[in-house]
Amino acid sequence: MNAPVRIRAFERSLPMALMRARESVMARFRPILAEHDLTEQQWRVLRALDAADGPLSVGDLAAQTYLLGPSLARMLASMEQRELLERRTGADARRAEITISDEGRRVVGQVSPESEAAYEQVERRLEPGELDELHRLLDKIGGFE
Amino acid sequence: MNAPVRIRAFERSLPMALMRARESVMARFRPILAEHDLTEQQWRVLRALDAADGPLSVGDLAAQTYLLGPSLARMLASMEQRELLERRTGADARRAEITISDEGRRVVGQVSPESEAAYEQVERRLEPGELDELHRLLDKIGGFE
DNA sequence: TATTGTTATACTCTATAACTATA
DNA sequence: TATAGTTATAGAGTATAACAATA
Repeated sequence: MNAPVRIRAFERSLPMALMRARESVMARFRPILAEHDLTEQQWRVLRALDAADGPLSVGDLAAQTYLLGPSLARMLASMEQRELLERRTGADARRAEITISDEGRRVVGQVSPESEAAYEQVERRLEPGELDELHRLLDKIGGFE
Repeated sequence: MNAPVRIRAFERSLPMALMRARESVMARFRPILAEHDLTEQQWRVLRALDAADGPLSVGDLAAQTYLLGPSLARMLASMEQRELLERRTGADARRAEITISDEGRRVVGQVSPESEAAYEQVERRLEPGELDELHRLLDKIGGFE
């Protein structure tokens, strides 16, 4: 007789724990983004462009932001209309070269201090050193070891 | 002269790290759910019902699964049609009493072993004890200390 | 032929407000 | 009046396939 496969307790589910933690962070963060008419995903794109050294292709962006091509294509179109970013065609004409615009940088500059404050509130829940440890473990899970 | 507010590196963003980790877990998990025609959210509902001692109200479910009422109402209707769950009206006729059905339990029973295997692959990336530590830190962030 | 990106399409979830029924 | 839940509506992301342009 085998013991029945016992599903782990709901509370011990790693995806749920990750989601709860993320939800608790994002709950503080979303209102800030909403004030600037940005979705979470648009913010990811903006951050990635802002952090990049040079232009990124659509594919680069998709990989860095975990967005799918079609979603990204539409978002880029609307963000380009809002002049948050600029796109050029590179030497390889298939490849788009996307960079953040001055306006985009301005928005990042406005949102960043508010977002820092929100993050700090969350991080204050941890003892010194625990944040580093959390990042280390998350990176291990995420395959960035 | 103030130093400019320096946004933390993209890689050190806690929400991004949480998302990457979750994505890496879910990437293995979603195909399993897809085979059983379940969305991530429906699975959360099913898990919550399966783990519950008795019937849950729509509000209980919303809180446990981090879904909004309207999303949940529609999902419950379709899951009821698929006979994954049952609903009754309680003593307080405003309150629905939702329980998992035999069919729902059967689905949970099918998905669970596969999902356990997927989780274990992820958890193998961690040293012994690190998973507990990760859960502890995530709960602290999530406000479940 | 393979790669890069867009368009088409259908579905699902998010979010807010308005509404119904019950308490 | 307040609470529980549903319906309405608009918007946005997900996912797959088909397609165009370029290499």
